[in-house]
Order: sequence, then structure tokens, then C-alpha cells
Amino acid sequence: MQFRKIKGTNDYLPNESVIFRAVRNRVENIIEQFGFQYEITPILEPYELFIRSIGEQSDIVNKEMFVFTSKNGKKIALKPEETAVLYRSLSENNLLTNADIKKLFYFTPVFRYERPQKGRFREFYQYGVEIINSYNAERDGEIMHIGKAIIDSFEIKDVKLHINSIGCKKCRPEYKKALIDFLSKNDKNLCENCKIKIHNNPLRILDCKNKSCIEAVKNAPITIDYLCNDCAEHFNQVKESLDRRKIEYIENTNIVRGLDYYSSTVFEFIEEGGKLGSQSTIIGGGRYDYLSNEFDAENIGAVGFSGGFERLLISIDKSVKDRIIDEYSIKAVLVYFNDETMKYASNIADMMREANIKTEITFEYQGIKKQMKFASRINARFAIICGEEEMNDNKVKIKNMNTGKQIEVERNIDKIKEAIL
RNA sequence: GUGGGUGUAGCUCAGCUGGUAGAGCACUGGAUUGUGGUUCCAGUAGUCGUGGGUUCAAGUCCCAUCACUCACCCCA
Repeated sequence: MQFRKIKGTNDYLPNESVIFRAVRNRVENIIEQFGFQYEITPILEPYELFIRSIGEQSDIVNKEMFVFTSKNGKKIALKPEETAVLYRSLSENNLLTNADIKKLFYFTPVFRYERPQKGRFREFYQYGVEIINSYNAERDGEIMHIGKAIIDSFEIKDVKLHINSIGCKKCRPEYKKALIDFLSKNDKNLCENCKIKIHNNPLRILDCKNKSCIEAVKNAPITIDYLCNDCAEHFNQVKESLDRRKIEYIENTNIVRGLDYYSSTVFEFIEEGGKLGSQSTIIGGGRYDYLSNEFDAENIGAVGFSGGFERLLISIDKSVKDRIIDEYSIKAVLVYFNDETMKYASNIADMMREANIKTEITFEYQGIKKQMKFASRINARFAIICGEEEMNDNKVKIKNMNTGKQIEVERNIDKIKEAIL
């Protein structure tokens, strides 16, 4: 055991990768139902991209990025998130325009240098959706609808949707001023960290988990009171959209986002059953109507979310997992008696594979007993027994491994199919 | 970056105030030479994370170090 995996990375061994793929496929299917298209981008991106988009003050840029210098002296980062990368890609291909509404989704590894703990890794997977070129509040609702659909699909209980609006270019400065004013006057109970943030990132103080900070911020001015008419109207429409979609939500004025590019609507799906330890946000998102400006484009309204895939996996009950991996498991194992019947069985195995049935046959185990044991060990639903009697009659015996019942059918793919469905 | 916890068989762990290592599961074989998952019997399995120290004697005590893990912080 000379080599170990890099801290904060994960191996998904065969028994774990099954659930990984099953959940991923289902998530992507749900997103595609809403009309989104998949985009694939590189893992390596220019370092400066993230400074521009995420913000210099953010921890992601400050201390969490994996950065290295390439042979030509350029600084390269392993991407810490995807939205900025999608924008880079659209901009580079002259697609960051108001010509058309773009609905994009992704599933990608991202990298952040943090101390790992439950639900937090250095290399982890994010899935996400983006609707670009729309200010319509229905799109905010649609985005949250997808999040809700994913969570419901996996029957994850105790997840609450928290929403807030943090205002636009017009109203946020005023709110910020009021907040800084308040915090400066009431800074004695703030933690050291928050004291520093008063001037460079005051909004983040609102979601500090430190008890004395929570207390200190209790009477702070709230964003909604400072929203301009447009923002207030938009926020109302978002809530209407959610109501119409029958999606429950909690208005939580302390929801702010850690990345600079957010504006107006922000939201988080929070797991409150304690499954995720202290990493309770399962999906986070909002609007980023000004992000396009960082790419020298005009304002292009956009809304989206991203979800931590590992957190989703952790949140799903084992019973649900067992159910959804069922279709990925091997259906049948061919069992034979000797060299002659092995050829007969092998032939049938190929027939079944052509018919899209996941089938396995061993060539290493002598004797029916061991082959049956193998079938049992890999949780095959059926054992298909090909002995000499069966071969001579051009038949097979099909044993249901759960009930133990056994039936004999003709060696015919339709008959076999019928017997195991 | 800062704290706490844990490193003993492939896995989950037990091992009291120091006296040179155990259980369950898994695995292999057998009871059962055309039938697995139950049961019974037997077997394989460990430089006790690594290095040093104290001691007649260290899995156990001390120091260092590495790894894992949880929490702070941050976020998905």
C-alpha cells in the first residue's frame, strides 16, 4: 500500500459506483424533462476567470483554489465551480447575447482546497442548471421547481426551500450602506471573522453560524425592506410562481450567497434532518443578472442553481437507493455442467445479451454448486440452468433466486424473456 | 488555517490498573458429485499506522510523525 488517494478525493468502487450512476442518470433525466441541454467544459481554466466572476473577497478565490503555473508561465486553476466556466465558453463562442434563451445543464467535478469533512471534499461533483437571457420570474420558479423535483424524486425528507432577494444594482448599495451602518454600531458581539467582513463583505455576516453573531444580527436591516420597486415586484412574482407550482418555501432574509455574482433572487434547499452534518445545503442558487458584464457583454438576465452531488447521495435513504439500483444489477447467470453444456450455455448468454438482458456466465468455477453460489453472491435474479438433459431437449431451466421456484422453457429468447420479466 | 476523536485480520470492532492477540461478518473446504441464499463442522487470516522512548516486559504508558474522521471556518 504505497500510494494513497489525494486527501479529499474519492474512489467509487464497483458497489458504490452503481448508485452514483443510477442517481446521476435520474438527475439528468429530470433536468432534461425541463428542456435543458448538456454542456461539457474543461477542468483546467484560466485562474483569472474565477477572480473576475466569483470575486476577490470570496474564500473560494482567496484560499480554496487549486492553482498551478503552466510551462508557458500562465496561471491555471482547477475549476472550483461551473457557472463562470459556462459563461467563459458562451462568451468565447459569441453566444453570450440576448439572441435566444439558453437552458444549459452540467455534471462535472470541481475542486476546492478545504479540510474535508462530512459532505465536503476537495474534488467533488456538481450538477447544475442555468437559464440564460431571461429576467422572467417564472424562470426563477422553474429553476427551483427542478430542484424540488430532484429532491422529491429521491424521497428526501426534511428538505426546506429557503428564499430571499438581495436586490439589484439600484437597491443593493443602499441596503449595504444601512447594513454596514448597523454593524459598525453593533460590532462588539461579532466574531473576529465577521468584524473583518463588515467593510469588504457585510452580507456574509448574515449567515454566520456563530451564536453571538446570530444574536447581533437579529435586528439588522433586512434586504427586502430595501428592495426597489422592480426587485420587490420581481420577488413577488417569484413567490407567485412557486405558489402556483405548489412548492413550499420559507422566506429567510439571512440567505445570501458566497459568490459575488448573485443578485435579486437567492435560494437554498437545506437538509434539516441532520443527515449532512453541518454541510446542510444540498442545492444553492439564484439570479446573476450582472455576471455577463464581467465578460464584456451587456446585461443578460440569468438564473440557476448548482447542487453538490455527494451531498445528494448522502441524503438518500438506503431503501430508496436499493430500489433504484435494481435495474442496474445483473438479471441472470447461466449455469452449466461440463464443457459441452458450457458451449450451449455460453450461446444462450450471448442471445440474452443481444436481447438487452444483463447476463453473466463464469468460466472459472467447476460444478453447478459453485456457479449457483456465484449467482447468489452477485444478487442475480435468475439462474438459468443448462445441464445435459436440458441441452438434449433444447430447453433451459430457469430458477427464480428469490422464490426458489424452477420452471423449464424452450431454448428460445422470447420464451426466456417472458419467464424472467 | 484552528480544535476534538480514531488508527488492532479483507470489513465492523473487543482487548480493564503493562505480562508478548480475540469475536462476529466475509473468504476457503466439508456435511450435500444436477441447485445458491438457512444450519452445522473445520480452516486461512494481523511487524496491533510508522519511528523513537520508559520498562525485565508495551496493542496498552510517554514523545514525535503520518493517515483517517468530525467540528470550526467556508460552501454544493
